[in-house]
Amino acid sequence: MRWTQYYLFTTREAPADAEVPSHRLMMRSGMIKKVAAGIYSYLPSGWRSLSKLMAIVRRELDRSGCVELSMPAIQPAELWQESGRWQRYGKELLRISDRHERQFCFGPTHEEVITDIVRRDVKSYRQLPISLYQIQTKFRDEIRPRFGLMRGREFLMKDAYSFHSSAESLDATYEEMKAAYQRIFRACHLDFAVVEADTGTIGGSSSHEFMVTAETGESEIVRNAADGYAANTEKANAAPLVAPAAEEPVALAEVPTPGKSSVPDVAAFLAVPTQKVVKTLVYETDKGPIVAAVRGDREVNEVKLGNLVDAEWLQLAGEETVVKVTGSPPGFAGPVGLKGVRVVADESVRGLTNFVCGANKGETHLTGVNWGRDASPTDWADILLVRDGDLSPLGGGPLEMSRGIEVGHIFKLGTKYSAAMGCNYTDDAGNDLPMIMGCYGLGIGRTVAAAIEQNHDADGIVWPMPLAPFQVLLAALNMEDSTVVETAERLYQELSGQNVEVLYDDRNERPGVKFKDADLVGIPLRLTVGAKSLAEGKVEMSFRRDREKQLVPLSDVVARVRGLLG
RNA sequence: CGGGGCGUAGCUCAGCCUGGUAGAGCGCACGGUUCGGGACCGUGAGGUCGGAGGUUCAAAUCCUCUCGCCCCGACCA
Repeated sequence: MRWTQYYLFTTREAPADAEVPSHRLMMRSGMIKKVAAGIYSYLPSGWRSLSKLMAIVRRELDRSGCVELSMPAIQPAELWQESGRWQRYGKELLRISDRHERQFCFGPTHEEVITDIVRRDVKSYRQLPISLYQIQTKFRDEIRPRFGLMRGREFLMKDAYSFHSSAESLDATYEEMKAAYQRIFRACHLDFAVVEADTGTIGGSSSHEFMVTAETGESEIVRNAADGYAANTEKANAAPLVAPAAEEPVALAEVPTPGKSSVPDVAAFLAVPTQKVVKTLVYETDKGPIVAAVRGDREVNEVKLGNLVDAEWLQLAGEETVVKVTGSPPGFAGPVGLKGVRVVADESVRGLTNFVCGANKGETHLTGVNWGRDASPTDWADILLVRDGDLSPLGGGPLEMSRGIEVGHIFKLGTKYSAAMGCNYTDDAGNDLPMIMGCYGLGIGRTVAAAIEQNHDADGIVWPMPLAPFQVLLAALNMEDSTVVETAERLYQELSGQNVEVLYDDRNERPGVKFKDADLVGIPLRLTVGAKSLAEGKVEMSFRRDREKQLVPLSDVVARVRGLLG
């Protein structure tokens, strides 16, 4: 491709609202253009990168026995009403009406449509399992789109769905998909982690996320290199905390603690370690108020708590609710004497003796509190938020926290959608049963953005070869020097003729401009044709990543390039 | 949805407080010099200052409404 005939315009400055490197660089290098909040056009070079990823995704999914199809972006409300998600999905679902006032939505995901298709065609266990996928534009009306393609409202996603007659079959496909995803991200030369994840609103029994590691990632993950444990912090467990040494129970006592409503204040005031204070929080949920107790030096994992009580939403209660539940203003709550409310205590407080907690009475705490004698929670559970340095539950030592960009998420759905929508098959005994399902998502644009987050420097993008819009940038340094131009033209023709993806910078620009643009656009291999090296019959070859330059005799250039590209 | 901020040339922004001829840099066009890391000089084009209403002799500037966008939070495959 000749640059002068291509559509590639770079800018020196990025828009003020572009904050993260991938967003800034995609804008500056002319890959994308914003149309509205969270909605982008993919310009030619951006589309080339996305297309390369899509080709890799297709290749690996096809290898795994997945079959491609394409479903509509616009979906009728009826299907969503059948699954129950028309009511539940909330404002993220973009709802639209046609001229007859019939309701539709722009699909944020396709469980309903695929389930509708399969229930019509598949009737027997003999036809199962089936895995289908598509790559398609989705729309989710995110509250706050940001970071360019990392969190758009309209975005490209590969979504796959599998249907099974047994849990074992789902397990096998799930593992196959997990392997396919690993092949995909490896093929993109990305550094990534597979982590256990919360199943969130999609539901189901098991779930893994694929995280491209990057400081700018929106998700926090914990890992232990020694034992291989890896999980999203929303889901992560730690080995049980070491409890302070048990003591002989002493008498329960009320002590006034005026103005001491935070755990550190109370601990300091009473001269006890924060580990011996039980932090007691009141939450409001759709299932009513819930009280959660956790060790004073730790935080509650609200996702775990929400899952435990099967809540659709959960938030820290306001003062009014706290007073209603505990009889005191916030800051003086405790598990002693609470009635008519579910109290979930974390395992971290189970071994405590003679601990301190709020007295459910203004400006007062209790000391010498002991489980069993003074208070008993409704549930003992793990609702602890892990933190840096906690020990891995698999025994490999301390957990390390890092950040990642969630580029893929796979779920075992079970029969949630098939049961709701009557997607049944007949088994070998003649029974009608709902199919067991899995679903598997992979963000196309987000993965390309993540690749840039992980591969850039101060001057621009440093594409991994598999996702680069072109493999080779051929820069002719002076378009008025006929020898330079003739040489560059000939190299361009020869390389193109051998199916090398070459972008030929034939613009009438000064060398400095071409070098800056080359660095910004980030094509992995650069050939520089200039009068100096040409006088020796050589062309400069350099790699974007390490900028290592070497002079190559003109006659060897094409062979060398082909050798490097494999 | 709560809090904060911004809409002025293609892009990045100044001007607004204190009303009085609409600005800079980059980019673009033309001419000249230059040509291995975003060159220099000269000339030029380009904006009903997001929109509507109001105050005023006079509004980019003050007021009201409205639309769009962004940031923090909550939320979130």
